[in-house]
Amino acid sequence: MPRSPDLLFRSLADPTRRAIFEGLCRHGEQTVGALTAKAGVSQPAVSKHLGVLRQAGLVRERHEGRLTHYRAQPKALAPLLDWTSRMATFWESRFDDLENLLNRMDQ
Amino acid sequence: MPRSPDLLFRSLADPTRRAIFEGLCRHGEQTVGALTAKAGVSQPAVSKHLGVLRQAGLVRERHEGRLTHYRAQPKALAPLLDWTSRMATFWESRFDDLENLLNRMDQ
DNA sequence: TTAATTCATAACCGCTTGGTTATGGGTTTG
DNA sequence: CAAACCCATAACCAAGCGGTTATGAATTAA
Repeated sequence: MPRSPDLLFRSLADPTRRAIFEGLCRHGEQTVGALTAKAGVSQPAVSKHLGVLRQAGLVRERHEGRLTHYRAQPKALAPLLDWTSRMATFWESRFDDLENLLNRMDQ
Repeated sequence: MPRSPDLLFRSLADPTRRAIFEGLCRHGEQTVGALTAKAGVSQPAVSKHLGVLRQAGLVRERHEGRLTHYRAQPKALAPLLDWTSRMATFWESRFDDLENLLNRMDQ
């Protein structure tokens, strides 16, 4: 089920959390330990960030023994794209003239 | 000058602020008073939200006597679209096989 | 079994933040 | 000029949040 953009915006508003998600998108599945090594904050802080990202649907976990692997779920970004393009659409639809639109965009 | 997505995410993380911006995108230029009437919070609160949105480049103001009109600047959403699509790109580029990609997206 | 490792949770803390009321500058109206 | 109006800023406050250390459950290694 698609989630509203609220959780997504709130989750991605924090730089540390965004960096963790970005690392998972760039380099694929990683353990909490690996993520902690790059995060610059303590392991419990990373775990809490992962909890927030998981609640927003942005990451998924996979347990393997005492290791926990996390991977990005970039499909969860879809509502964000939807909302953003919808804002642009609302704005654009208020003009009939395309040139007028482009002129205003360069203002 | 393009801004980093950080200010954008932080600015749009608040529901009230996002509603104000959405109202400006939907219905065009509006005064602070008109925005306050729909916001459900006090006028100073709206002014502060507009200040945050302005600092993020998401809105612009136009003074006309004692009225202040605000309008959306949806072009400022571009870094947000860039970041989001970049995340998807990073993630996709880690697979050679397109079918494999699609399968994983449906997981 | 004992010790070490990995991670999540609990408890706590300081800062940020979103809200309020109070106030004042600038502008229009009477 | 005086009064009303529009908005921004200041000052303050409660709540949320991101960080920490401490601890424990679960798993692996010795």
